[in-house]
Amino acid sequence: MREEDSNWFAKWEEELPSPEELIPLSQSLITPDLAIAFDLHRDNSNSGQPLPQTTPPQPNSSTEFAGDSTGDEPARTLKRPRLVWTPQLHKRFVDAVAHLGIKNAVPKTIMQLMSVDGLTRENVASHLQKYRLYLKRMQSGGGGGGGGDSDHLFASSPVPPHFLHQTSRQSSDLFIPSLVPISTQQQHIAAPPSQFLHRQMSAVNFTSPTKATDQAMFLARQQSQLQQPVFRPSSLHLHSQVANYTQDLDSGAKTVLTLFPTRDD
DNA sequence: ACGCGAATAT
DNA sequence: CATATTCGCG
Repeated sequence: MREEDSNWFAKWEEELPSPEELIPLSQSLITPDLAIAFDLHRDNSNSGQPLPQTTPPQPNSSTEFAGDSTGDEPARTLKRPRLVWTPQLHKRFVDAVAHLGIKNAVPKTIMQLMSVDGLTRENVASHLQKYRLYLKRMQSGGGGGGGGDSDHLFASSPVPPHFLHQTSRQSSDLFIPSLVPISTQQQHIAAPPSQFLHRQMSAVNFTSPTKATDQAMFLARQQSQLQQPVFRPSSLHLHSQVANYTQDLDSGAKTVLTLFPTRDD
C-alpha cells in the first residue's frame, strides 16, 4: 500500500470534468459516413443490463474507409483498422473497469460501459489483457526504481488501488454529486459539411432509477475523453466529434482508427 | 464468453 | 520497435 491510497479519491475528484465538459454521451468510433452507409443506428441506451445489441448480428461491424469512394458498400467482411488507444480512451477504459470492479470487469461489460461506438469486445479484451499484464508488472517493481517506461499508455492513467488488491467490491463507494448529463453543448470542432449533422446518441435514460442513474452519472463524468493522436495533417479534417479513420497517404493505405479530441484532460 | 501466451500484423 | 490483433487452448 502506498501513500497514494489515501488520496486517490481526491485525485479523482480533481479529474472530474467540469459541467461544461460533460455532455456528449457516447463517443463514437465509427465514422459518420459508415454509420449512415450501414444504416446502423447505434443506440447505447443501455441501462447496465445485458443489452441485447440491437445492432445487426454481424460478427463485427467491419469498416472501410480507404480512398475508395466508389465501391465501398458492405465493408462488412473487411477488417477494421488498428484501434489506437489514446490515453483518453484508455482512461475511459480504466474508469469503466474501476467503476465495475474487478469482479465485473470483463470485456463485454467494460465495452458496454464505455459506450464507445465501434469499439468491439475484442478490442477491449485485448486491451484488458495487456492492461493486466501491466498491472502485474507494476506491482513487481514499479515504484521508484522502475525505469522501464515502455508502457506510456498505461502509465498515463492512474491505477485505482482496487486493481492491485483483490477486493472485489466497488462501484458502491463512488458517490458522485449531481452530475448528470447536461445539455446541448456543441462540439468545438467545426461544422461538418452538413449531411453529417446527425444525432448525438444519448446513452442515458432518465426513466430508469437506480442502476440507470448510476451509470448515468458514470457516463456523465466520462464525456470528456478523447484526444488527438498521431494523425497527419494530410488526412481528412474535422467531421464531427466522433472518431474518425485517418489514413496516411504517405504510406499508401495505412489506416488508423482514432478518436477526435474533445478537450484535454 | 473469458483469459492467456504466442504468433502475427501494422 | 511498439503495440494492437488474431489464434489456439483450457
